[in-house]
Amino acid sequence: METRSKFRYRNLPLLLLRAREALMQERRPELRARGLSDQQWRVLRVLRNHPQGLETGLLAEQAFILGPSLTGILSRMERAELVERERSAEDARSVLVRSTPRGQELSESLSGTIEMRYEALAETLGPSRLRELYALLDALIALPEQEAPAAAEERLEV
Amino acid sequence: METRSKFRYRNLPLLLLRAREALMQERRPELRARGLSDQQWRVLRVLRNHPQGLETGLLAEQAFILGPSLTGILSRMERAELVERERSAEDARSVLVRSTPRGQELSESLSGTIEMRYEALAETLGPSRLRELYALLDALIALPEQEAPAAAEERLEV
DNA sequence: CGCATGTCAGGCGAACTGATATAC
DNA sequence: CGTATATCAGTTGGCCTGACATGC
Repeated sequence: METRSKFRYRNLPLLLLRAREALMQERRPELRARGLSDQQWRVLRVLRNHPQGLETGLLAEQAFILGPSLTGILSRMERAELVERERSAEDARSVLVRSTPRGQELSESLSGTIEMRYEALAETLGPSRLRELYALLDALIALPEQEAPAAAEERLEV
Repeated sequence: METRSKFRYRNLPLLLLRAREALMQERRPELRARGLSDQQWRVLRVLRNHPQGLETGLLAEQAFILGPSLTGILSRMERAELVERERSAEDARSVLVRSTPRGQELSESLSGTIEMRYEALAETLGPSRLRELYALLDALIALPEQEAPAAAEERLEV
């Protein structure tokens, strides 16, 4: 007789991981063909919304990468001439990160097909279900802040 | 004049990653307190549904871990006496993985609080929205199979 | 013989913790 | 002075590709 109880709920973190991998599986070949890692692409994509440059701290926050990890990633991207770093004029503690023309070309050339995949997805799921997906993910992301109100910060636009 | 176009869609892989991290953030302390990595917990959780043992290949599939990675993970888990490996009697090529009593105790002690978090989540979102979330994630996971019907396999129960 | 299964070998980008320099 | 920002130093687990031993 088997006494071990099974889970009543399907493994949600695993499903989120697999869903992410399913999406990345489509675009990863295009990234790798351009020598980009997942994280590097995340950085480029964030920088796309900040042509004037972005502080390292904010970049880390929006790309969801820890500070020390980002330092290494930016070093490699700098070596590949995808981004450039410059000490801020106002606050010499912070560093502004900007994507180079080469970095811009790369992200430009990638965004086309990626945008197309979103269109296809919106068509497959239906626009309202895609919106629902976004809303549900937002709700999950908001969970920890509910439990630890002290850490509640201004919402990020990602 | 700024000519760079912004994305019309929010970064879905990033949101999936952040949603996963939001969930893991809650349970990771409990895992680490027991010396478990994320992947090790994924293995234990899968094995929980297979008390009689599971072949390495199937385990890799269900835990969503590549073969060579799983080999290393299982080695460490074996050293920690969380699982044991045994060559299959029917097919000497394959290896059966089983969780030890110690591994079972660990997963048993963890499943309680985790189950509670699912209950809380179901309450927060509402049961129907949680179901919708599962359905949407399944749809995303099914995407690559639609595009490459040759790789279509039997659906996994995860 | 070809095919399947699992492991080994090895390199690597990144996660993560803790300490440190610098500027506010 | 204390705080904030970014980087450094160093360890580690895991990803991943390619080769390999073994059994079907």
